[in-house]
Amino acid sequence: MIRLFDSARGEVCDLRLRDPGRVSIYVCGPTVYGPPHLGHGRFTLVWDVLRRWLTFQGLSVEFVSNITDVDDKIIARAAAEGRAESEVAAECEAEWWAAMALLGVARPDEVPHATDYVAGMVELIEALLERGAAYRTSDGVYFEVTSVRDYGLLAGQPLESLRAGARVGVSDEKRTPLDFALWKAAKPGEPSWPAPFGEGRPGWHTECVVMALDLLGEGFDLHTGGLDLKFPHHENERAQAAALGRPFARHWDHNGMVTVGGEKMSKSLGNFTSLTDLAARTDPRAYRLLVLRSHYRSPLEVNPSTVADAERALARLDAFARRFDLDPLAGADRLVLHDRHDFAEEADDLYERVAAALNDDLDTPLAVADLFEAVTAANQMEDEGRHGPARRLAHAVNTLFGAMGLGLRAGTDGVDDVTRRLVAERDAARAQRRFGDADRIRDQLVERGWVVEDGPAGTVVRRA
RNA sequence: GGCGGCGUGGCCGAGUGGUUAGGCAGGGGCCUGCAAAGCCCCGUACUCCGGUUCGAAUCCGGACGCCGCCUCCA
Repeated sequence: MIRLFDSARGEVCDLRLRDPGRVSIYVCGPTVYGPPHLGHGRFTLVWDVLRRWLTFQGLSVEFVSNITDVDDKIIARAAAEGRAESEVAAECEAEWWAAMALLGVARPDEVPHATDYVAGMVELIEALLERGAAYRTSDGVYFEVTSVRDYGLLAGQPLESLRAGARVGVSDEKRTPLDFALWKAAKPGEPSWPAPFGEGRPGWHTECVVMALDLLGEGFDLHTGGLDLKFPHHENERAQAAALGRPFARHWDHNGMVTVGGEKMSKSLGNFTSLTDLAARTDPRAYRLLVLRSHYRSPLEVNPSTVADAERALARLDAFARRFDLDPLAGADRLVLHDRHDFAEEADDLYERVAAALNDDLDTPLAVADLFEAVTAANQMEDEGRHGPARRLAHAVNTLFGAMGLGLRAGTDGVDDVTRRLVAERDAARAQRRFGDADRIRDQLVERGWVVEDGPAGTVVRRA
C-alpha cells in the first residue's frame, strides 16, 4: 500500500482506504477565468501521476476534479468584456481541457461544475443555519468558525493564532474575522439563484464539500490540491462537513508551488507562463519529466534553464526508445494497467525499486533515477550484444515511465518522400565510401530539420 | 507577530548515522569514414557554530539566509 503525506497529520502515513481495493480522490480544480499556467500544469500532473500509479497497481481509482464556474473573477471579467459569465467560463474551460490534452493529463472520471450543484449547496447552507454554525448578515450567509472545535487543523494552528494574524478585511457584521461567506446576496447584474435565505450565489468554499460528498460519498479517501489551498479553502471545507457531523476526507495532501526565480508563480504576481506558451516552446513531455524529477511537495523552479535540462534528459529517453523501438505507452486518456508479463526477470529488481519509491510518498525523483540507471544498464547490455535481456529491460523501463504518464517516443515518424530518398542516397553513398557526398546529403537533411544517425541498419533520421 | 518548509557538488535534484543517487552541463577515452546515439573514466558536495557519537551532510541545540501560508490563488 502507498504511504502519503497527510496534511492534517503533518506526516507521511499509510493511505488507509475506506473500501479495500478502491481509492476515491477529489482534486480541487481550477476556477475558469483565465489561461491555465504552469502552476495548474504542475498540480494536474502531480495528481495525474498518483492516479496513474494507483491504477497501474491494480486499484480501482475514482478520480473527481471540479470546475469552479461561478466566482468573483469570472463575474469581473465578464463585466469588463460585456459578456455573459457562462460564456467566459465555457471559453476558459475549453482552454483548460486543451491544455490538459497537451500535457497528457487524463480526464477525471467526473468533472462536477459548481453551477450544477447550487441546489445542493443551498441545502447544505440551510442545514448549517439550522445547526447554528452559520448566520445571516445583510450581504449573505456566513460560516461561524468558532462552531468547529478543531478549526485550524489543516493550518496547523489553533483558531486564536490564526485570528491574531488575520489580514481579512473586517466586516462589522462578521462575528469573527475568519468567518467566511457561504452565500453572497444577489447584486444587480450578477448571476444568482433563489434560496430560502435570499437570492444570491454560493461562496467558493461550499461547492467542493457538496460535490465531493455527492460523488464520492462520506469518508472518501483523499482530498488534494495546491498547497495554497490548504488554508483557508480546505480548512473551510472541512469545517462545514465537521459542523454537520459528516465524515469528510480521510486524508489530505497538497502539492508544492511552482516558483520562478525562487518566488511563487501566481496570476496575482503576474509572473506566470501559460501552458499554451510552454507547449509552443517545448515538448510538454519535458514539463512532465521536470515535474517528475522533483518531489511533489517541494517547490518546483521553472525557468528556461530547468526546462532545457528536462528537454535534454527527455532526448536521452527518446533516443533509448528509438534504439529499442519502444512504443509510447502513455497518453492523455490512456491509463496503463500493471501487467506482470511486462516484467521479465531482468526487470524484477527495477520494478521493486520503482514501486518502493513511488509507494513512499510518491517519490518520483527517486523512481526516475532508478529508471535512468536502468536505461544505462540496458544500453550497456545492448552494446555487449546481450540483445534479449537488454530489450526486456528496455520494455520494463518504457512500461514504468508509462505508468507515470510519460510516453517515450522514437521521433522517427513523419518521414516524407524527399527525406526518404535522401536517406537512401546517403546510404548508397556511404556504402560506396563516397563520404563527401554522404556529408553533403547529411547537411541537406539537417537543413530540413532532421538529426542524422547512422545505425547498424543504415541511416536513421529523427526530428531535431 | 503566528504556523510550516527549505538551505546538497557548475545547475536541477533524491537520499541518509559509516558504502556511487540520478539527470543536465564540463573534461578525458572507446566506438564511428566524420558525426549522432551509446559505453567507460573524472568532480569527491551537503549554510555556519556548538553538542551527542568510534563515526554526522544525516540526530540534538543555536545562528544566519531563503520560501510559503495566515486575503484571492493550483
